[in-house]
Amino acid sequence: MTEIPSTYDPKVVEGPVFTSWMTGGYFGCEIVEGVRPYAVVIPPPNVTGSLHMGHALNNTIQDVVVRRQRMLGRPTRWVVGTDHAGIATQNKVEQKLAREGKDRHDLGRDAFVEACWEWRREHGSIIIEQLKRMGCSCDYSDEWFTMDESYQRAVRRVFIDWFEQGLIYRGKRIINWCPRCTTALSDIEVEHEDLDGHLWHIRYPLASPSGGIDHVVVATTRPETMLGDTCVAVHPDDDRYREFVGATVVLPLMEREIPIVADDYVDPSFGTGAVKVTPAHDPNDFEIGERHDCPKVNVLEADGTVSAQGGAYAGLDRYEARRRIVADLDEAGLLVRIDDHVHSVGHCYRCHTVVEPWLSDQWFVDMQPLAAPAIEAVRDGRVTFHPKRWENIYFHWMENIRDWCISRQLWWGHRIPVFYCDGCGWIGASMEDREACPACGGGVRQDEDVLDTWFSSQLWPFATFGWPGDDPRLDYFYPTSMLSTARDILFLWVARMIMSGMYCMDGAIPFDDVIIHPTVFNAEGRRMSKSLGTGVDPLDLMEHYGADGMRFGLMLQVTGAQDLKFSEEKLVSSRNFANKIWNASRFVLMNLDGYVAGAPDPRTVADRWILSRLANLTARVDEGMETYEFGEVSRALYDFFWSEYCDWYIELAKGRLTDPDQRASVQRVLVFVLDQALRLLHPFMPFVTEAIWREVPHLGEERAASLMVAAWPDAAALAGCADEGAERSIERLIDVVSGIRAVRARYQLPPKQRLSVVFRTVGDAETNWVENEFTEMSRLAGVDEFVAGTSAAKPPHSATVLASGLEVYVPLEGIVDFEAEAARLRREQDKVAAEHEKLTRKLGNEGFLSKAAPEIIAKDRARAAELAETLEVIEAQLAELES
RNA sequence: GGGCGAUUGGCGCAGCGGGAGCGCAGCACCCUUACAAGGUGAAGGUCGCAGGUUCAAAUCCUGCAUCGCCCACCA
Repeated sequence: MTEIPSTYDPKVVEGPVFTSWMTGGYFGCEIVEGVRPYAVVIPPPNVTGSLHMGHALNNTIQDVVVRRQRMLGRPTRWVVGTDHAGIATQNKVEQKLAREGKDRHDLGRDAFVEACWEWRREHGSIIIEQLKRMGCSCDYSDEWFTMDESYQRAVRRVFIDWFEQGLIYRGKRIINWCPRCTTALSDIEVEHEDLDGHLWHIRYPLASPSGGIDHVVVATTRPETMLGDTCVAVHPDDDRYREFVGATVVLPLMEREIPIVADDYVDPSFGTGAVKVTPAHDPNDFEIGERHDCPKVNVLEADGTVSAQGGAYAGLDRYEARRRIVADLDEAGLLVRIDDHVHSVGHCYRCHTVVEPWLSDQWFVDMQPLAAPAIEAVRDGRVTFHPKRWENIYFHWMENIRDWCISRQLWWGHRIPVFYCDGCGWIGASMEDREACPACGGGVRQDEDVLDTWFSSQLWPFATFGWPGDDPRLDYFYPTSMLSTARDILFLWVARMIMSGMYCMDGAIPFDDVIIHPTVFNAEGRRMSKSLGTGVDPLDLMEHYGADGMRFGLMLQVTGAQDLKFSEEKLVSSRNFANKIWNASRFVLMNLDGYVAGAPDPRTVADRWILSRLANLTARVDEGMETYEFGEVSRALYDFFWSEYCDWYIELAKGRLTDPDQRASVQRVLVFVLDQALRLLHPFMPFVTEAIWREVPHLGEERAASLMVAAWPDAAALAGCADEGAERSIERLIDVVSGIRAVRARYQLPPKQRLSVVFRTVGDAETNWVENEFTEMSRLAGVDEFVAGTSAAKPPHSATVLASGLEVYVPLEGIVDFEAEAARLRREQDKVAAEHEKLTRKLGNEGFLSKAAPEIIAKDRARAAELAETLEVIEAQLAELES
């Protein structure tokens, strides 16, 4: 075994281990009748994407959960695949064309769509390969894509069902328009940002001045929209304008007469109390226009330039038009004032261009009927969010849900399956493409638009099990068990999966648990972004720290908070931890000569202690995993392995391994605890644990070929190892050893300087305890000899260690600096006295004695007694030193 | 305008009703035959501020401050 290198090298280990998993076929999963499965669907990354920190975190979370479930013996399936990502992919392909000096219209629709497929073939597997690099145990044998043929049928099925039930309708509405992507967006695809803008006050002359007043002043943040104004609105109760309601103003620059109308929407206290109304470019104005029967003049083209309706400004870009209009108004003396004004401006979530509210024909889904059962499912706990507070955010959005604009003016995506007959006016949706009109037999044309990408992604938890076909996997794996995702797609994706899932699957929820993990920010607290250069590349991190180091480092940082300020230092610790595991294992493997497999046979208090700690760890890991407290679980694993198993148990084992009487038993405990710890660690650090585990001798039972499918430690069985007495005993011994080590450090005694110490005990029982238990520990303190007794005398020139109520004298012939020792004792005296006083006051408090729990009072009394004793000892020592 | 989260040693964070912890950095000593990506030890904090509840508050409540996020038809 000595050929195992002394440093863990992920580069050497990870590749072969992953290959062995693939060839072992552990990622797939068969249906096992009668056994409850565990299923997870991956949030499908965009085909255009490559792994970022959000993916790294999210997929580690899923893999940790999935690997544990697999080890628990449940048929486990983690569905993997990618999203066609309509706008994102179309943009990428258009950028590629642009580099060749072309745009999509040069190619035509069919060729462009083919180019998108080509892109997918070239780039679509990149992110899947990156997931493999991370060690994600997805079912790679059954990869899905949201444009797969069967997936297309699912999309079409849902569209048609909703269409036929009247949940999908077409309407001319104000929608959010991205002039760069030239498509409509849904409300939640718009990101609002407060920007410094202006409030332009513009004079609109009255057509017929009266009472000495010849104009009204309106205020606007978007002066260019005035080209499409079709009325001016004031509040009906506003005395300033009451007499002008019904009059007309002459729209400046356009020289069009438009009416002044009274409408409750207007807030008299804002601006001038008079609002210019542009029904085609503002949702509120649209409503006002409807109420007052005003025309809707669309003054913008799809690309954001002014349309022919914009008169002299036609053809100008919207911002150029704004500048010119403001200048022209100024010149005409109609610009009254410009105020600074901060307002919220919507941006496209894909290209960050400022979106325009724009009047156009679009398809919508009536969401309220779909939302009602989905609200109920969370309300009654069928679906549970972790952390739970996200449920309130879900409720708030769902209870105020608005109709969903699902049509996109793109070419890449699921084409809307609606056919129109221009001959007879027939309109219908259909599963199969239509050539002829079922009504008149004439030709039909298909709707030009495609569906919002999220319309297809919402079907992911059941379309990936073959729905709407009759795939046996659907019955078996749906509902899935858990969904883990980032909070920014709670509405875009999660809520819609619950709604469409319950609709399509007869009211059955798509998943039991939803994990909303924290968003990863960089050290400056800024969002990780490739374009801003504020991101960290997970591939680089894996290069430096290994996949296990990155995974564990991330998991250490997952708490219930909503943000995660990414700390690379945690990855350093985690990489070191992987190395620690490697070397501890190496130590065990190097000391197995003569090992005979078998269950552990605890002989010493240390044996019982480490088994008890293992039992405790296993229970904590189980509990933490059930509640998705990944940070807590990974910390527990780290602390156990490093601070207990390595720092103490292995150190103690070193001595016993050389003792022929003890060697066999200590080997068994070493091996057993290592084996169990590797199993517990495996979901978090799959590579290093797998590589080592294969070298660890089995315990006698039939052994799995891979740790991936080895049995998860049984907390209930281990519970029998719980041993409070052993734990207390070892805690005291650790206290004593640390105290003696502190003395060594204080006087800089080299390791070669062996010590001989004296214990003063309070009774024979304690004397016996010291004599029995300290022998094993003495090695770790560099102590060769010791004596214990109630009347043991303090040897001259010795330092005193006070630990867990024990008094230990460390003779330091001629080495002790008494001044320094006295000073140290005085400092300790202050500290102990302060604590003792605090505790004494507490114990003298009637309220405390009458109301606190008895065990708390008993504990405090014991502690106070111990402190009092310690004080006495310190005083005695000081008296001795100073006399 | 409404809601949510954060505020703990130099930095990053955990703890969330009964003796302030971890990692990193820094300090001292140590290449002790698993590991220097290591070991041992020492040092470092009136737990944002102000009230309140309680025998007891970093932990619960109220208010405030700072930072951040989300939602909202803020001309």
